[in-house]
Amino acid sequence: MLIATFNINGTNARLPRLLEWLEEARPDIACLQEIKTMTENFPVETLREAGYHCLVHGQKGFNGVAILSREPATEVQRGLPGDETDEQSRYLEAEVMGVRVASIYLPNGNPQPGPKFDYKLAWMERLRAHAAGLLEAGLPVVLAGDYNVIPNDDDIWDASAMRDDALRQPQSVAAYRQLLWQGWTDAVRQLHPVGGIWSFWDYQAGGWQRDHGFRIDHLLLSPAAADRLQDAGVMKDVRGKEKASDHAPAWVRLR
DNA sequence: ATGTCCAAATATTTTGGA
Repeated sequence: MLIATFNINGTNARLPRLLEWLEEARPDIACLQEIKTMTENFPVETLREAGYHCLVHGQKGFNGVAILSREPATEVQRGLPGDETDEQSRYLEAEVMGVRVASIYLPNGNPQPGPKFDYKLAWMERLRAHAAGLLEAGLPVVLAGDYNVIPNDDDIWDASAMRDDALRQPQSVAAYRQLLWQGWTDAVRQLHPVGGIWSFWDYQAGGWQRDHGFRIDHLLLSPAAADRLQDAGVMKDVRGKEKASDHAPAWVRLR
């Protein structure tokens, strides 16, 4: 089964590209981020005609995540637990085809230092707490999304380029590693350990044209899911289309 | 050259976020 994660950067602006990608790639499960629309405005009917069920956790204007699936999905968790005051729509978890899947839009955290960076680190701590619980049952779990963390120096075109950015701060990287050390497998890294694979190219400064990208979209597999890992990668071509998102889909194939 | 794109309000331009 093919599971993908794709930060689409706006549903309204990206719908033709999204439909085209679903038709071409035919993922069994697609975790979307930055849908930037309210739940009730998400194009559920259009996607149903394209062959997908939708679970949606939207928000007006910003953020927002969704899980599309070819088979019906059962929602398990809406919003990341651990802070009742958190209004931002960044987490959705479901049971689909015998696999537990989460769509994650981790806070960007810029500018740093500052309250947005503090929110990012607190959110990562909450994710770590929730993820620990998910490992206990021993089920196949895939935590897929835009983590807004560049894990290694070879996950970016120039190791020094984002040195002062929240995506590359030691605290951000440490929090990501702490999550991995619970027992998660970074699927793309596992199959491409030498790096050099990007999932994001900035619209600015000719990022795509110069291949100035980095890897921030990750699929973390529980041991039961990692045992089934067949292949993983990034669909780079998607980034080169007209009216493309600034992210390309990352994916895993499980046996 | 702090360079582009998206969504919403301030609404045919500006703003906040990324």
